[in-house]
Amino acid sequence: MRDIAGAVGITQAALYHHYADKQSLYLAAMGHAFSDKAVGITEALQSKGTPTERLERFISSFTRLMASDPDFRALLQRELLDGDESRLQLLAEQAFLEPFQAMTELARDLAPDCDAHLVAISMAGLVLFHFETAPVRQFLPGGTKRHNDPKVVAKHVTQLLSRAFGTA
Amino acid sequence: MRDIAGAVGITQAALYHHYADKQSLYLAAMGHAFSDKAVGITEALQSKGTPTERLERFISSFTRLMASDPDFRALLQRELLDGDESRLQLLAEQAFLEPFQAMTELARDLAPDCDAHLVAISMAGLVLFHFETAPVRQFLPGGTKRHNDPKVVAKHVTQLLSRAFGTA
DNA sequence: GTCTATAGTTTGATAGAC
DNA sequence: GTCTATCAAACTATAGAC
Repeated sequence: MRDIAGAVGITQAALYHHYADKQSLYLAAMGHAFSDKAVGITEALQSKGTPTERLERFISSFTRLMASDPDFRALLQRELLDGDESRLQLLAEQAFLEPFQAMTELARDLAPDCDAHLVAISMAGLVLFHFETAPVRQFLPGGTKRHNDPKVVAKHVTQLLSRAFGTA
Repeated sequence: MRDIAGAVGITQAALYHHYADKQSLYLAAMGHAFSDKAVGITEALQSKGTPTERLERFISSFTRLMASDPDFRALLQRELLDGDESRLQLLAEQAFLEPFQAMTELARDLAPDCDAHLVAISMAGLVLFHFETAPVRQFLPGGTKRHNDPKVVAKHVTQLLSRAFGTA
């Protein structure tokens, strides 16, 4: 609370005029961080084209988002790790639902014989895990700066999923 | 420190007789948590059989480990999120190196035309992300308890990777 | 709406007796 | 090797003046 107050140029006590307690401030900040982040993703998923084309646009869009905002990605993963039931429900309903629904629809078009829920999660996980492991991959064989390039990650993930499901 | 002391039945002061400070205790506990966890994984990867068979054994082994020890999985993901450079290097060298090397070798056999580092990371990410998202997936469409069953996850991931790379 | 001042807790770590 | 007692710092939150 002291750090935040200092960052916005007021004292800690003044912060309590705007938010009832630390939890309220955190929830408001989290809500702000997640607002509008999903729009670009959902648009890519609902764009016109073959399933493979939509997949490519989605992976590209999601990869760019994760690469461009490391703090947001860390916040997302921290919530998955530490968020209590009520906070995760809020997040699921207000932030994830729309893009995830579009992802399952793409999954159904892409792999009608597979469980769409599992495929949708797999698509997201393939992208996210590359960034999640970035700090440790530099110490593992084959890990280069190249592998943190969103274009390289997107190309790899798209190729993997196309091979698995694509008609191409 | 008070909680840990209480859990082992001594006072907080006595804890400082065994560990210099909180960080030392944490590192020792982490080292203990990670020791031997990789053995089963590496064995599965180095077993005899076709690449597809080794893939199936690896995914099965890794999925079972993640499902059987949620605290270990959370510790792993917390280190990826918060671990400083030196701690991640220690982890990479002492815990991840051996299984990861075996994973890249499998990746080379499985997909000679792909970047083995990226493929190895993808194999791990596909498994881990399903568990990482478990608490939020119950609020997303299509999410059922079935999707937290390690057998179901392993089958899905194996099938996805086999389709992408397998000769089958 | 912001300030100073402070209450009330919790935390990591130490001193010194046994 | 464990204890009691305590310190110093950091924390969330509140009281009350302006």
